[in-house]
Amino acid sequence: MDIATFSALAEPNRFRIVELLLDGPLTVGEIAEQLQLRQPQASKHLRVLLEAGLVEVQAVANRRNYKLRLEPFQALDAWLETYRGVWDERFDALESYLRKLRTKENKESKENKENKENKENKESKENKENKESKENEQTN
Amino acid sequence: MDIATFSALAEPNRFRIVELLLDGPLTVGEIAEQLQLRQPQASKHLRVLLEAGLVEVQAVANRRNYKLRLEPFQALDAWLETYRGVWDERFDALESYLRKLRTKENKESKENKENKENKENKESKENKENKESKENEQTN
DNA sequence: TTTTAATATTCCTTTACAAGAATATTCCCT
DNA sequence: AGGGAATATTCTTGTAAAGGAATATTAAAA
Repeated sequence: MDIATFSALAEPNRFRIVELLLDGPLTVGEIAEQLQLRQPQASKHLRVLLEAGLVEVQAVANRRNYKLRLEPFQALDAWLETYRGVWDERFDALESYLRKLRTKENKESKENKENKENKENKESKENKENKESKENEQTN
Repeated sequence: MDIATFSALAEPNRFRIVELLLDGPLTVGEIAEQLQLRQPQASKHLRVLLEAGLVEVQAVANRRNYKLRLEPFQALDAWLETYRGVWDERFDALESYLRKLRTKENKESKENKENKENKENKESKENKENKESKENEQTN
């Protein structure tokens, strides 16, 4: 797994660029406009994405068409794959069951790809606060 | 998709910690030793991983047992899932075919999970150099 | 050939973050 | 109670990275 992929995606605007390019190749100007960025910043972010191998360019006269590259996402997927086996072995049964259920569901119905990105901003908030509380203690 | 996951994994030592925890829960001292880190740096990295929700702690007397959390990896997987559909639609047929082949292969043989992480450090090097060359031009 | 549009690059400033070193905290043990 | 082990926190410092503004580059068009 190439860590540069994570660095590239860790920046909010670059992440948005990647998600934007999901709908197809775009020009620097189009990206800058849609994301309310100044053109130089858009160019700079695209440069980082380019060097990380996440996008590729095609020069058409004045314009530059940026599009997503497949390989880094494949690599990410492959990396996650090595984790799945471990989950099946070590994590508790419910989680594993739910995981398999979701995967299977995705295999069967590839049509409804819309109701999937809107159930996210509610997680990993519990870890922000429990620094001051001392739960999950365990005496032995 | 929570971008904090990417930030957390973008740091080399933290990435190594995560991969290390793949083999099971570990103590701060064990992590520091195995990765040749000083204890404070290990603690600090683990704090970041904790706040990003990638790991959880269980205090046992003096020690702290850190273990991976399932959810961020599931979220990452779900995020990638939204991309797979697009690949099938837009990317060229060969890539798509190879992708499906690999996924299917992983579904069938879950036994050989070892020969998978040693074929990586050869990619995304071609994007480092072609900044000075002006290939992929295209006149219209 | 000058102008104009699209994009890239440079310079500057500010901010975030990682390592190092020292210190604080917490808990067990005697 | 006191000492020592495991871990967390603080402080400092160096460095990378991001945005803003200005400027350079490139190609088409007039």
